[in-house]
Amino acid sequence: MPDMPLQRKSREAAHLPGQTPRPAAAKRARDQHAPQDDGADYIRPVSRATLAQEIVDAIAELIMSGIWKPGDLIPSEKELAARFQVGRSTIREAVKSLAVLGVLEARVGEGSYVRETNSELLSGAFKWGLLLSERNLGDLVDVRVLVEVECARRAAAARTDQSMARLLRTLQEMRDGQDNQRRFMACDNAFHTQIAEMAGNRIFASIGSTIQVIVRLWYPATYYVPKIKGTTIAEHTVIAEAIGAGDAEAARAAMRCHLLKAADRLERVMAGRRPAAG
Amino acid sequence: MPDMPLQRKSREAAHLPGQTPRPAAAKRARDQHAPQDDGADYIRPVSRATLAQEIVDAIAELIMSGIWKPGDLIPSEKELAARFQVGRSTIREAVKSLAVLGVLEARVGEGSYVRETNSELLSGAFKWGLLLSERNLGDLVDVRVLVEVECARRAAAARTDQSMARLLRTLQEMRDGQDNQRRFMACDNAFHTQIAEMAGNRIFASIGSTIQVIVRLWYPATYYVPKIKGTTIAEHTVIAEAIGAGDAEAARAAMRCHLLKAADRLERVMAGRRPAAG
DNA sequence: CTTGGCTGGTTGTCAGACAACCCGATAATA
DNA sequence: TATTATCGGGTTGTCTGACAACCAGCCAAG
Repeated sequence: MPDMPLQRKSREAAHLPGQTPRPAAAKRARDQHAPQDDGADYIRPVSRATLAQEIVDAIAELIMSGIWKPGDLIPSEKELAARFQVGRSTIREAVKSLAVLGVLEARVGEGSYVRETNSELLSGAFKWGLLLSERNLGDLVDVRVLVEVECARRAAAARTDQSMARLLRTLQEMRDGQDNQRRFMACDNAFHTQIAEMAGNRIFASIGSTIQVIVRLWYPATYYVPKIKGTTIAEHTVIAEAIGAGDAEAARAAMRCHLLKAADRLERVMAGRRPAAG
Repeated sequence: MPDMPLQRKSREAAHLPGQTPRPAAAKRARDQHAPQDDGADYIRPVSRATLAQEIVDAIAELIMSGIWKPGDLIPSEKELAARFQVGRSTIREAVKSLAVLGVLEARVGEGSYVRETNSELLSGAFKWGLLLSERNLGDLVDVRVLVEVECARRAAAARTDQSMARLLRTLQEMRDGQDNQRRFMACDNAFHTQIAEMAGNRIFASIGSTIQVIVRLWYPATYYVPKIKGTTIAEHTVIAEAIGAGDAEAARAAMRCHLLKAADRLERVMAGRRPAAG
């Protein structure tokens, strides 16, 4: 059998939003008394949950109810299989799913652990959603501006000497490490993440850091040319000073300015390499 | 063997944030030249990706690059196994993981499809992250206020006759359906969701609707007593009028007021049933 | 005190089997 | 002709058994 293009068929592209259609076993439309497109309750296709899905839910329930706490070693797959009265494959599918989500972590020869939920989970899941959505840089930037500007404002209000020292240390490391591309990028990330953390709301921090990762992921890292590095450092300095002074309004303005300019720079860089769109 | 409490052991609770510790094979701390807690590059435990994980990434890549489009029927597990040169179990684990995330949908006897990404995916993944994070209602409300207030502002600026009519229809349905608890709740949700959609940024809409779901999920639905229903409708009306008038500032203020009051009400209801905490 | 090997247990991966199910086509029926 | 029953091939759901890779803990040798 020759090489097939790793794809079977492709159904028509236009569907109702959010609904992958069943393959239309009923040939005729049968559109007598079709339900309102927005009606609250109409007959929808029944769906029996699969076993693995139920196991996933059961495990999630165990974690949410606090019976399994972060860091715990959960029972072995064999025992879970015996306890849930299903085969090990089923357990494995469930555990594996949760591992991909970042809820569990399986270690060969050791066992599976409940992962710390320190917002890394949230950003992990968030990242998946964002990764597979449409690539709309504009939307992403909007969200980033909204969230990070608010973070800056709060950080200025809630700053402590300790967190401030940490932020300045990161800024200094950024100045020192301009020759190492990766290190510079990491520092840039860290700067924003630390501000989000100073704001004291983990969800903000998750969203902010995730968006940062996504942007860098969609648009590869030829972004930092030397001149941009200098500008970035300068803008960061202004933000840090405003936060250090406890001036919420200034911090807000500085962050807003920085993010908008950064988005503009990114767009310009991307436009410059437009021909190689892929 | 008698009934064991479905739990093996429980390691110490306090860890470094975000790091599930390896089981400390090295007994002594070995803290000579311990790396800076923030040093950019120190030796970190290597981790070989597992096969299923690689398949997951490969499939995600196929979708992101547009080779598999939403609605497509992907090759059967058997063929994927042959093509990736791995066993069917491995493929199944990968597909199952993506199904839990909401990226794929497997249908018995039919095949597996790439699901429509209409932001439902984002909120699906986002929901998982939020569900398993700590239950911090305050953080959640903060995010909700930030996002939805901005949505209201944008909605007022970008409203159309069509979207406005739809919003008013939802509001009216809310007034009519006060005796049906579920229906009222659905309308409340729809009202906020529609405003988020009017703002024209799908990420906003996802975050907003997800947070709404989570709040309702954490704190079950004894929330709407008749009086609260009236208040809710009144506040919604104010918001809708501001948006209808295209007054961004008023819409913003009205939404902010509504959300804060709603959070307050929710907290009060929860406090009233404090004794039954669990 | 370190090193090395052994052992029991755990996850990773595979292959094969069968059940439940769907779809499309064909045959039987009214 | 139009409707219904039945069948066959293909697909996912689930189970079982097996083996490899790996790890923590223990114990003895150095």
